[in-house]
Amino acid sequence: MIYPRQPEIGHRVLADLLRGKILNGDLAPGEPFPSDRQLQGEYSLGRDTVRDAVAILRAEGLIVVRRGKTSTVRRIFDKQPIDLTDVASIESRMPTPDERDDQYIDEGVPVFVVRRTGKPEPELFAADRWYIGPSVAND
Amino acid sequence: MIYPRQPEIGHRVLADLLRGKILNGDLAPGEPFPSDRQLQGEYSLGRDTVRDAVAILRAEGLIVVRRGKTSTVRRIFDKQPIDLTDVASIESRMPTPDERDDQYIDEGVPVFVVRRTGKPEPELFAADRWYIGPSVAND
DNA sequence: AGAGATTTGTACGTATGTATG
DNA sequence: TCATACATACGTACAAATCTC
Repeated sequence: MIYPRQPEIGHRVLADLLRGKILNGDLAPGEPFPSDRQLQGEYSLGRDTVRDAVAILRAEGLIVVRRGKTSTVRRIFDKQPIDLTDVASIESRMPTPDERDDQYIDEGVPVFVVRRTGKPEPELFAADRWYIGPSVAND
Repeated sequence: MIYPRQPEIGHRVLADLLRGKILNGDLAPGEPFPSDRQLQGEYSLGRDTVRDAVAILRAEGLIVVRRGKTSTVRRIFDKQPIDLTDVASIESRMPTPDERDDQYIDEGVPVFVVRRTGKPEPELFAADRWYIGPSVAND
């Protein structure tokens, strides 16, 4: 067999396993996340399998990856309440790469799109640092 | 050189190109999205390049992909306003795979996490079908 | 029903580039 | 300078779901 498989542990299974470690605190926020090479060795997996698994966690916003640097488990920030004065509507979606660059938004982090009466342009708020709270309309 | 590159059209560039076609309506919501093979042939790219580009658009929620089926540009739904009675806070994040399965949420779609006074369990709302309406501040 | 083509999914390998430490 | 780590990109093979004839 040219390409032996290990069906017991595909990239989704590996992602589940690593997500579990993050969610149960085994891998805590801010801590280093295993490198591709480590994961390949530890689980006897190929490059794609590890990279696909890591890509899942990135898209979920669970880890932060930067070229040349050790990846880390995403930190959890204290969220600030969005000022709700004159709010007309709020949607949420994934930002475009340009928006992420402009506002330094990490992978896997959605944005609130806030529209206010009288203002044509919506404002964007990265959802890992902002929330919609009760503090609301008065100030 | 064994593996010639085409830096002019890497997977990010291809993603930008295809995103542009979606956002300007050249590829309209509900319409078929080109297959991997088509993209490989049309732009003379390898599998990884095309797949990585497509993965970017999936994570952004711009296309809907299902095994064995032709991919499509994501449809845009009429969004319903979330009932804001007794709302304590609303956050947004990417759902876990389990949450996506449970509630039939597509890839690349964030969820609103709505907490209400007196209810310990938050409710989830897929952000492609729900929004936060104007009744926010008072009620 | 069935056969074959199409399309996406999974998974292996290799080579090289770029950023960091 | 060198090692490490992630990024990009080529290739191959086979599996699984879907669609067409």
